[in-house]
Amino acid sequence: MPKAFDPQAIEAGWYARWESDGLFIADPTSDRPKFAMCFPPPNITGELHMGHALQTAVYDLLARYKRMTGHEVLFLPGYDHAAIATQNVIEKQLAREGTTKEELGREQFDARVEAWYEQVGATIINQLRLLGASMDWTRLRFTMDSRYYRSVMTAFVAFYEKGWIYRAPRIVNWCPHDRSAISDLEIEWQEHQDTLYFIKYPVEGGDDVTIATVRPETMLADTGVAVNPDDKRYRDLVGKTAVLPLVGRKLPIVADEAVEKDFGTGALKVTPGHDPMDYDIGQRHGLEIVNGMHPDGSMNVPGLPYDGLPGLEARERIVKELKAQGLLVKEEPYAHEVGHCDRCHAVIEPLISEQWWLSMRDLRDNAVAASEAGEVGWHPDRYERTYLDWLRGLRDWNIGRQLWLGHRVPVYYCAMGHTTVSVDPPAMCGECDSRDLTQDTDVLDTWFSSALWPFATLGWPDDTDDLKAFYPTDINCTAREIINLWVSRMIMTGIEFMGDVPFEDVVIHCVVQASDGRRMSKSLGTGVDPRELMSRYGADALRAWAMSVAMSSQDVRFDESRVEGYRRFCNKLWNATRLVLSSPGTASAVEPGAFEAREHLEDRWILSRLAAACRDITEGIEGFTFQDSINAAYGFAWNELCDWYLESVKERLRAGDAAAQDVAYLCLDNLFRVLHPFMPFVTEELWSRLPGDRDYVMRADWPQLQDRFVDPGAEEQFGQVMTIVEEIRGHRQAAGAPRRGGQIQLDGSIDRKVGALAAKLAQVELVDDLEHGTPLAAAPGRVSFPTGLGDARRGKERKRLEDDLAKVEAKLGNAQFRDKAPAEVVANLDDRAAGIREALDRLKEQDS
RNA sequence: GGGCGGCUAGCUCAGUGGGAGAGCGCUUGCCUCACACGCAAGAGGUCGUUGGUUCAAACCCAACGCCGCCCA
Repeated sequence: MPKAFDPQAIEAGWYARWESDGLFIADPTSDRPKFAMCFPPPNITGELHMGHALQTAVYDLLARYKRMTGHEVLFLPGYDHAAIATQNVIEKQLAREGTTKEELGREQFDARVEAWYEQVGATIINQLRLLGASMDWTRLRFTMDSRYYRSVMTAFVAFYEKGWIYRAPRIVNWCPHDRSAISDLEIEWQEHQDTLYFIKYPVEGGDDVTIATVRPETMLADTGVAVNPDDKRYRDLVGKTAVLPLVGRKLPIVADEAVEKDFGTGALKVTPGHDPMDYDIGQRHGLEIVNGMHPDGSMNVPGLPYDGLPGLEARERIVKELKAQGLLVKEEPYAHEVGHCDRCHAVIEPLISEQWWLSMRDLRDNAVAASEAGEVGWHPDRYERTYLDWLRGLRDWNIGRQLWLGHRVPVYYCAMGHTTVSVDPPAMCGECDSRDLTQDTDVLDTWFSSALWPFATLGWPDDTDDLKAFYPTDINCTAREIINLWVSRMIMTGIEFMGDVPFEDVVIHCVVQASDGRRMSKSLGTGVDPRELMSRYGADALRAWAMSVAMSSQDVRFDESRVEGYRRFCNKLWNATRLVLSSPGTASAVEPGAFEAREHLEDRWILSRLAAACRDITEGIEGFTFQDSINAAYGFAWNELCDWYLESVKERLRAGDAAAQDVAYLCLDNLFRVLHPFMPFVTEELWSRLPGDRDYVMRADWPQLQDRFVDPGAEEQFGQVMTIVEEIRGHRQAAGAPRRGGQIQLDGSIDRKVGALAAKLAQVELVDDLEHGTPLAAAPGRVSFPTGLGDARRGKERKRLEDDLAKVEAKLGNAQFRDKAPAEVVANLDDRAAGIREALDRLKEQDS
C-alpha cells in the first residue's frame, strides 16, 4: 500500500467500476421504498462552477445515503437548452468570425447550436463524473430531446385549451440587443448617474405644465399628462389639454392616484407604450398607446427628424432642441437603478409588445396552498417566505421569447387568419381545411420547459413505469436565486399536471463567494474551477469541503486551505488503514458479535465513540445539517480513532492481538460506510482493502449501531486517561524533558487500567511510590522526569485554576442565582467548584 | 425601496441562554518503524456598537453601523 493517498490514482477506476456494474441504474419495479431526485438542468452555456459542484455534492450525498439505507434510488441527470444564454454565446462566436445569425440563416444557425450542445453537454457530463455523481446515465435528459419537446408542446396545448394561455399586447422588458422580451427575473439592476430633465409642456388656453423625466426621448410617444388628484397645485389643469413639444400631439391632462406628488414637479408625462405604470394609467383613462421604438432600440417616429436614431443620440438632439425652444426648465443630476439584460448587459427598455401569456391565477393559488399545507418542506425553512412572497405578488407569465432557439410555440395560422393549436404539426387548418399553414415564430421561455422537469423527464405525458414509481420525487436542491425562477414553477406545473407537488423537500444550499466576499465572477476572474481543485486535492476533498459549508449559512467565502484540509484528512484515513492492515495475523471478523467480551478500556471507549459518531452523522444527514455530519466524522476519525485509540493499541496490533484488530477493523469499516456519501472514492478504495469478502461500500448497509456500544463508564474512565496524559505531556514539555522517560505515581483511588494506559501513552513508568515528584492537578498523583521535576508549568496551571474557581464561586455566591437557576445548573457548578478545589489542593500539597 | 443573511482567534468558519471552539496560519520541540499531507506542546478573542430582558447573554429583544445576497 503506497505511503500517501493519491486521489488521481483511484478515482476514475472506481467510477468506471460502479458504472459498469450498474450501481447507478434505478429499477422502477423494485419493491424497495423509492427515492428520486431529478437533477436540475445546469445551464448549458459553459462549464460547471463551484455552485454546481456544491449542489452536486449535496444531491449525491443524499443519493448514496438513501441507497445504503435500503432505498431504490433514482438520480436522474440532465441539462437544459438555456435559449437566451446559448443564443448569446453563439452570436458572440459568430461576431468573432465576422458574421451574424441572419447572414448564416436559420438552418446553419441550428447546426451551430447542435454542435455547441454536443460539446458543452459532454463537458458538463464529464465534470459530473469527475465529482463522483452517481447519476443514472441511462436516463440522461435534455430539454430539446424530441421526447421532452413533446412534453412541452403537450403542456402548452393543455394550458391553451383551458384558456390560460392568451396573446395580448402588454409592456414587457425588451432587450434591444437580443430583440426579445425577457423575464423580470433576468434583469440585473445597476445604479446609474443620470440627469433628470424638467420640460415645459404648453397647455391649451395659455397655461403650461412642467414634467420631469430621465428619458426625454420617450416623450415622442407621450399620449397624456397625469397629476395626483390631491395635488392642489394642478387641480385647475385636470381636464385641459397639453401640447406635446416637438410633436404637437394633444395630451389630455388626467388625475390619477398612481402619480407621486413628491417626485419631480408632481406632474407626470404618460407614455403608455414605454412604461408599465404609464400603461396602467393609460388604460384607466383611455389614453392612446404609441410605440416609439423599433425592436433594436432605435426611435420609431416616422416623419420626425429623430426617426431611426439610437435612443441616446435622440435624447441629445431632443434636449438640444428643447433648449433652443426655451422649453427645458432645468437639469438635475439623478441617481437611479437601471435594468440590464443579465445575459448581454444591454439596457432593458420597457416596451409595448404583443406576447404570449400564461395566466397565473389558479397555478399560483394552488402552489401557495400546497406550501401552506406543508406539502413542501423548506430547508432552511425561512425560504418558504421567499417563495410565498414572490408567488403572492405574481402577475401573468410572459412565456414567449423572440429568439431563434427554443421550443417553437405550437400555434399555426392559415391564410384566412385562423389559429390552430396542436401538439404535432397539423396537416390542415382546424377551421377552414387550408393546408397553407405557418407556425408562430415565438419560442417558449426556457423556464416554461424546465418547469416540467420532474415529470417530463420521467416520461410525461405517457403513463410510464418511471412516472408511476418515482413521482413525486423526494428532494430538490438548488441555490436561493432559483426559488422563483424554477422551484416555484415546478411546483405549479406539478400540481397542475400530476395532481401532486413535484418533490417533498426543497434544500437551499449556500452561495460560494470569492475571497473578497462578493459573488464569484468570470469577468473579474474571481471564479474558481472545481476541476482544478479536484486535480490538486481530489474529488473527495472538494466534496467534503462542500458538505462542510453547504447548509451552514447563506453565503460562504471560498477558502482553498479548507479544501486542502480535507485532502489531508483523506491521507489520514489512508494511513490509519495502512497501520491497521500492517498488523500481523488475520483479523477474525468484522462481525460485531465477537465483541461481547471486551476487556480493554480503550476498546470499549472507541466503540462507544463510534456509536456516537454514527448517530451524529446520521442525524446531520436526516436534518439537512451536513456540516454537523462531516464535523462528527472528522473529529471521530482524527481526534479519537487516530490520536487516541490507535496510539493506545499500537503495541497490541503489532503483536497480532485479535481483539484490537477486530475493534480497529470494525471502526474503519463503519467509518468508511458513514463517510462514503461524503467522500465516495477514498472510502470505496479503503473499504475494499479491509479483510474479508467485500462487495462495494457503495451498496453496503448503513451502520445501525444504536446503543449496542454505548458505554458511559468507559467514556468517563478514558476521559480520565486523556486529562492525565495531557498534563504529563505539558509538564514534560515545560521541563524540557526528553520525549520518553520519567515516572508517575497515582493514588489507589485511580483505576489500575486508567493508570497503566495513561502511563503508556505518556511514555512514563507507572510506579507505586515516588519520592520527589510534581503533583498532578488532573488526578491524585505525582510525576517526575530524569532531567528534573517538570514543575515549570505548575504556577501557570495554578493561576488558571484559581481564575476559574473565582468565576465559578462568584456565581455560586449570588443568592439570586441559587434561588432562581435550575437545580441541575447549580449542582453542576457546585461539582465544578469542588473539582477545581481538589486540583488546587493537590498542587498546594507540594508547597507544604 | 422591500426582504434575507453575516459581523466570534491573523484568515475561513462552527457554536441558540449557564464552562469561548475547529481547520488553516503562527511559536516551540520532535524525521517516535501509519501518516512531516505528520506527532506533541503553546500563543492568540472586551464574540460589530449601544441599550434592554434575565439570577445569568456570543446566544433573546430594540436601535444603530458595516459587508453581502435576493427581490422590486
